[in-house]
Amino acid sequence: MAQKPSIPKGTRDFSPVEVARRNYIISRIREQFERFGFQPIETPAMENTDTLMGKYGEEGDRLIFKVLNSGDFLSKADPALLDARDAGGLAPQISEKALRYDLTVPFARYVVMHQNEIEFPFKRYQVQPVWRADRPQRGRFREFYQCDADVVGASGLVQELEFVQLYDQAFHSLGLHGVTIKINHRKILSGIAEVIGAGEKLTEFTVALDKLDKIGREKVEQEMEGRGISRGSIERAAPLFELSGSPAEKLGALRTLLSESQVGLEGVAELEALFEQTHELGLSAAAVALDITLARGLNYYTGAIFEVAAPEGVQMGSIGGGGRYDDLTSIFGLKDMSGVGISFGLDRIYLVLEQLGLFPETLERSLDVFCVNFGDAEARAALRLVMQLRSRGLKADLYPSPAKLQKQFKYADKRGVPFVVSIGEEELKAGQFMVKDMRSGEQHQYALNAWTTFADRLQA
RNA sequence: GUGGUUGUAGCUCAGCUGGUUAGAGCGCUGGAUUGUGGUUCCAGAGGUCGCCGGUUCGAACCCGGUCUUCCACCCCA
Repeated sequence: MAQKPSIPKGTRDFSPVEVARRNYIISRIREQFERFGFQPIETPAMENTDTLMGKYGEEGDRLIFKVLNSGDFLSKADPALLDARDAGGLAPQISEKALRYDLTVPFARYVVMHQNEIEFPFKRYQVQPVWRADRPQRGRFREFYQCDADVVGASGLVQELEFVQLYDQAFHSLGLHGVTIKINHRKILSGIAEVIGAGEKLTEFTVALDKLDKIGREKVEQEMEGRGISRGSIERAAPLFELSGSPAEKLGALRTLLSESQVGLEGVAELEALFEQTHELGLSAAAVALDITLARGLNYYTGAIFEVAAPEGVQMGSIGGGGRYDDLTSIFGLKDMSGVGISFGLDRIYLVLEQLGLFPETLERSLDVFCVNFGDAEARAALRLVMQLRSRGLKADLYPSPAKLQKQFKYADKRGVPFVVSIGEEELKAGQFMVKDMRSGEQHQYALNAWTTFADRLQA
C-alpha cells in the first residue's frame, strides 16, 4: 500500500527555480566574503552533544536536535533515570551526537582543534545548514542556512568596521537597499545595568529592554519588575527611554549616564569610533543605527553586537546578526583568542528579495536554446549543433525523442526557453536550421556551418 | 515548550442547521491542428474529504486524539 510521503516539520524541498535563486544569493555573499579575504571551511552536520550543550543558554539547549545513539542505546542508560522518566538526565546517556545549532560554536571548536595549522588572524567563512527544534513560523525553519564570516586572533576595532562594510557590500550586491544595521555594545548594556544597580540582573534587564519597540516602555518596565529588578533601578534607567537623535547624540547622552561605569564608558568610546569611521568610509546600501535595546544572542557576545533589519515595510525578523565574542574558544581550552563575526540568514534574505521582486529574471532561464527532434538523421545534426552551442557556454538541449511538434514546443514554452531550433527534413537537405524566437514568434534561417553567427547573436 | 489556527482533485478554493453518485476555476491528458508553443473550441482522466477513533439510522460537516500549516508568546537567522 502506497504511503503518502511527507517531510519533517519545518523542512522544505527546493525546486529548480528556488535553488537557482538561493545559489544566486550565496554566490553574491560568497563573492564579498572572498573579496574581504575570508577563506571557506566546512564542518560536520553533527557535533558531539557536549560540544554544543550549554553554549546557547537554557533555551538554546532545548532547541538543539539530539541524535539518538545507534544500536541498543537503552542498555547503557542508567536504570534509575529510566524508571524516573528523567528525560533531561537521560538525554546525554542515549545521545552523544547533535545537529549543529549555528556555525559559530563549531567554528570555535575548529579553531581550537586546528590551532597549530592556522595562521592567525584567521578569517573564515562558512555556508552550511543549521538545525533548531523551534516551532516554525514565517521565515523561521527547523533547517535553514547561515552564511557566516568570522575572524579570530585579532582585536581592534578595524574588524567591526570591516564587518559593517561587508554587510553593506553584500546587500548592495544583491540590490537590497534600505536595510538597517543595528549596533549595540555589550559593555554599554553591562554599564547601564551596573549604574542603575541591577548588575546582577543583566540578562533579565536586557531581555526586557529588547522588547521596547514591540510592547512599549510601560510594559517593558512592568516586565523588568516582574523579572526582579527594583523600582528604583527602573527609575534610574529612565534616560534610556528618552534617547534620541543621531548615534553621536545618543552616545553623548549615554556617556553622561555611564560616567560612573568604567566598562560602560569603554563601550561608548568603541561605538563612537565605529560610527565615526563608518561615516567616513560611507555606505552603499545600508544604514547604521545605534539600538540600545538590541540584546539578542547576548550569551556569548562581549563587545559590539550587530543585527540587520529588513527594509521598512517588509515584515521579517532579522536577516543577519553578529558581534564580538572575546572568550569563545576558552571553553574549549584556548585562551585569549578574541573573535568577531557576522551571519547572513539566507532563507530570510530569500523571502525579502522575493517579496521585493529583486531576483534577476535570468535566474529562471534553465535553457537558452532548445532543439526540436524530428527523427534520427535530423536529431544527429541537431545534436552536433547543440554540442557546438554548449562549447560556447550556452545552455542547449535536444528533445530526446521525435515526439509530436506540438508537444515539443509546448515543453519548450513551459521551460521558458527563449529560442527553439528546428532542423527538419527540409533544413537538413538545405544545410540550415530554423530559429524561432519564442517571445516574438519570428523565425530566422541560419546555415548550419555558420552557427557561430547565431551564437554571437545570443551572446551579444 | 505555551495558546490559537489550518487541512476537500496537481494548485487555489466552494460545499447550507449532519441527508443519495463531493463541485468550480486553473493545471493535466487527448482531439480540432501529421512542421510549431503562448489564444480559442471539444472531450477526458484525476478525490481513502490529513490520519486514527468516537457520537449517529446516516459524518467532509459534530466530539476526542494525532500529524501538518500558519499566527502570537518564548526565543531566534
